[in-house]
Amino acid sequence: MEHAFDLTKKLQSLIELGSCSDRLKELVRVLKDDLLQIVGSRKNDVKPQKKCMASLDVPIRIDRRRIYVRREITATPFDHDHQWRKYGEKNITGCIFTRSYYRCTYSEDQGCTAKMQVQQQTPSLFLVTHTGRHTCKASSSRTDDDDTVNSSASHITEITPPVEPFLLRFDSGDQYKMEENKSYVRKDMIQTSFGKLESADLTFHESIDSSSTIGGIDSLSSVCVGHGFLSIRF
DNA sequence: TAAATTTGACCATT
DNA sequence: AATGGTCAAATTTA
Repeated sequence: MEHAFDLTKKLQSLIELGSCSDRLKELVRVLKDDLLQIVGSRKNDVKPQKKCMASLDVPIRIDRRRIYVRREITATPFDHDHQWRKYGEKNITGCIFTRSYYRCTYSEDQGCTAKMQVQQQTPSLFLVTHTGRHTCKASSSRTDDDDTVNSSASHITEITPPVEPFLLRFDSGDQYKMEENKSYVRKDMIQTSFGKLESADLTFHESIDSSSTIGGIDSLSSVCVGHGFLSIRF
């Protein structure tokens, strides 16, 4: 089971990060579907961590209609300052995981217009889009000693052991060097799965080497989990 | 049994 | 026609 999940993780990364041939993508897609079914059978036995991990905040911006929009990539999509009520779920083309739609629990009785979309990107990372601000009263906030986790996260397929919230790809070769179990990569060789990399200062502590030959095609890339600083533009 | 979630239908936009 | 956002009845959960 662990092995299956591991493979799924690698395959998902390959699909998301692209830049391989259509034939390989198709093969990966088929394998991914099979594996996700197996992995999905043990869903709902893991809760999101309460502790806040670092997250990638995209600067707040106001869209064309002057509506507050904020996006972030995080391993903990459900903040505990507000309560959310799920009102929809969709399969989005090109996405492996479903997208879930939430509105503030107090949208009806208090007219709070805050909404949230949660798009799972990898087994442990979520792209969260907030629109609108909470206008609901403080009655929705929680006490400090309340350690229960918001149950509205139950749709999440799986949250793997905590990793820093970014997943990167770089071409293997001489663009990086190894020093005492850490890899250093030139930032202009890095691609992210979420957007254009603006700047980076980081090291890697886990590498998923995917430089194998599948279907006669060499796949020369690695997917890494790292720590450090990243700036990403969407 | 009230509240939250699931899920296919419905609708707007492109 | 395809896609993504929302509705709401059915179902599940606490």
